[in-house]
Amino acid sequence: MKEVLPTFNSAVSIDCVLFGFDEGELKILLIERNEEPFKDWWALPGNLVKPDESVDQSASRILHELTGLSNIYMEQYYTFGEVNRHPQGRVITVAYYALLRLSNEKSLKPLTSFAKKAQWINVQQLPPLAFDHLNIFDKGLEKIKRRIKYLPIAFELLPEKFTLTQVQHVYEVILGKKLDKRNFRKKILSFGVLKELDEKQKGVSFRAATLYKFDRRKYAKLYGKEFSF
Amino acid sequence: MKEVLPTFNSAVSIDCVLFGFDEGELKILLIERNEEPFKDWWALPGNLVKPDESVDQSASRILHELTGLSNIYMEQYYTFGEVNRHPQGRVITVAYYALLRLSNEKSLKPLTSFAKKAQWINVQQLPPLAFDHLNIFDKGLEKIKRRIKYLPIAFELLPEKFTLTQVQHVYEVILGKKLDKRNFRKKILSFGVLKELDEKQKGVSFRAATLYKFDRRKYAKLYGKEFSF
DNA sequence: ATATAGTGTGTATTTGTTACACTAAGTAGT
DNA sequence: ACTACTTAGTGTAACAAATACACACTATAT
Repeated sequence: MKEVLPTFNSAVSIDCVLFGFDEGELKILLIERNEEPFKDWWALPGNLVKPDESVDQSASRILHELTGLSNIYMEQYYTFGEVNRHPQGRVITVAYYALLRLSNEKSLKPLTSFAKKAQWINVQQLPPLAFDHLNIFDKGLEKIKRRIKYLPIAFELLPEKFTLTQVQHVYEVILGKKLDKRNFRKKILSFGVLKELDEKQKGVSFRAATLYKFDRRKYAKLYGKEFSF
Repeated sequence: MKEVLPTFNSAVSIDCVLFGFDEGELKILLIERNEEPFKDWWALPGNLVKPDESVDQSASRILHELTGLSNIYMEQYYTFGEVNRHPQGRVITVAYYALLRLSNEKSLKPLTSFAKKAQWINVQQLPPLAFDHLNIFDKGLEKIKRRIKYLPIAFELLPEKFTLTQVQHVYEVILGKKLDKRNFRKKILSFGVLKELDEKQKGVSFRAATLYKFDRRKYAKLYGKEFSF
């Protein structure tokens, strides 16, 4: 094993794939690294786990440092433990995906304490990534593809009030395929967890769509932990 | 943080939930611990990850030490990283489930290098477990419940040649519910990945059932990575 | 007034899911 | 040889869900 940085031995880190949905595109937040190794490369936001925090707490902290927000929806999905994944020593990393509503104001102002800058980048156009981060991202996308079929995670990416077309776009971009409008609406409404509001979309130059919101209460009552899209 | 065992700081371990299917029962292999903490308690087999092995390799090694076998089907499913899950220091553990064919000869002869003894125990009748191992087990069972619906893992628990009734029993015991015989057969055969053999069950005191085997080749060709039970 | 762009809706067809019960075949005992 | 026993093996009807598909409506901008 590498002796370069003995303090790295058996270190545990967290990496986060923070997804956002904006203008019909699925994006992730990447940072530009400030330090070797992979200085100036794009990377997933991440950090070492501190002795006094659980891995979940560590992920929360990293997301908080990045965005200034608490209570971001996140879930652990895989641990990457190849011996040589970090060039300076042994670092096992626990990966989380996280989902964020990108309202237009706050979308591009992450704090940048541990990187030169951070930027939302379309998942279709990712630059080369540091370490094994491309692999980590791929597996994360795979996970949300699966989980959007039984967990109501689409609504974590949307504003509180949304149109059915927006929901459909989230499903389409995550699943990577077009869906039929009528069938989609029938299905998503059939779950009985969307509440139609007495309110219409604003600021569009065409017929305004009805707004809905996700009813967590009904969801919990009807499905407990999961539905089946 | 605990200073009792400073070498424990940020250690990473592996724990394995090794499932076996025997006489219609789903069992896991537990060890009786030889050392403090939790001396004499039952626990999941596990060990620290060594500096020169990946987490996957570490899990393989542990399974090999336990059973003498290589190439056991296994998959990582979650990492448990609460600060106080280990009383003597910080140990983050990566959990794997593994699936084993229990043929009658080899079933109860695991090597016991890091435990007093090891024993197959019905998952319905688990004793109290050391650490947070009950939690780790629960989450593992949940995972295979989900994954048996889209991965051909049932066949990992069965001998190479098996009857359809045996397959059904595996599904029933993992999903925790009875299934209709005719509907089950229709469905499992409709996948087109079972090969009917010119051979019957032996040694039974009633009409012998036809034997089948799982055709990995066809499976890969038809489904690539997954089907949908 | 009209062009434009997205909203919102119904039905027929196909496919999959569920519920359900009897006969066939082999073994063991007499 | 017969009988009793135990599991294997099979079909269909009713219902539910998934799919494929097209047009009129409405708000806005010009």
